[in-house]
Amino acid sequence: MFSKGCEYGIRALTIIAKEGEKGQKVGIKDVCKQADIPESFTAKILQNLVRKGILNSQKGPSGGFYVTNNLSDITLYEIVVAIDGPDIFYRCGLGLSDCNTEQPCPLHTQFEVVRNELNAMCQISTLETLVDQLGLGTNKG
Amino acid sequence: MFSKGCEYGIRALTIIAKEGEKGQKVGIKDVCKQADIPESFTAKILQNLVRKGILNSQKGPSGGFYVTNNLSDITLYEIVVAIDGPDIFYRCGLGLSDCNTEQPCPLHTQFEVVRNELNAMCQISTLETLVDQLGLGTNKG
DNA sequence: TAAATTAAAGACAAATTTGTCTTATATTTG
DNA sequence: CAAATATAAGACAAATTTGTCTTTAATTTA
Repeated sequence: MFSKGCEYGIRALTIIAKEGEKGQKVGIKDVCKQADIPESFTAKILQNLVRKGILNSQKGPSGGFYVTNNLSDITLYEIVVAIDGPDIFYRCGLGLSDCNTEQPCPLHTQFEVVRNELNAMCQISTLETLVDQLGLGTNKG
Repeated sequence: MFSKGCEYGIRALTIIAKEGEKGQKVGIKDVCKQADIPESFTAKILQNLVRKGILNSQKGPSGGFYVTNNLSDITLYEIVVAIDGPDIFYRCGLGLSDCNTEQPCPLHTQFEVVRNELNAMCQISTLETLVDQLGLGTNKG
């Protein structure tokens, strides 16, 4: 569904946001250890998110990653788009480039339901809701 | 969502099923030309489906691919499982191997809705419904 | 200011997915 | 039976995704 990079990015962001609520910046090592995800690979993804303004970072001792935006303003939708691009929210289920209401593929109508549900999930989920749910289970996300 | 191979497989199967309703076997060339998909790659996918009993084939002149099973008995679910495996129907949205109700990831509940919708789509869609919908639009699927 | 720490950047590498090509095998038809 | 036709199988290759490693740059702290 999401790429590995996207999964890692979401999990890392959630942890950074959680630590941020305690007023702390988090180093890449700490993030990746908590999330049990690869360090170098995730670092590149986070750097990309910094460039896109979703995430902030500071170099040097006591530096790390942190979020300045309001957690409830950062939707899962924009995170996914930032990492994987928007295709997943628009793409035809059978991979046709010219699939639309006028020229629907054999799966068009049914797939639209799934895609809409995915879209809704990503629109209502924010870094805030993710952090909140992190508290419920024991899973590191 | 689905792999390329899975997309090709579904599109090829739909065309084979459609031609089958006219009582005709279809050669790999014909299938791939109609669907505008790569020939050699698709051939391997169809061979796999033949081995799994979803599809039938006959070598030699006037041979080709055809379906003997009842079209309404072949669900999209089993086609996807045959090609991509069952992971997509069970996998955690954030890629955690140990994500479940007791130990949910931060996206667990919301993602379950999406996955259930995907599951439903694949259970209610069959080769029959796909062929039917092929008639509606002009898109080759 | 020097040393330590941390992210940034980019080259490099492994793994997986996607795709091609060649040869073999089976079947039909004349 | 011979020739033509079509799938089967597997080696090979390209492209993409996933991941690592090294060097650089920035910042803090003592």
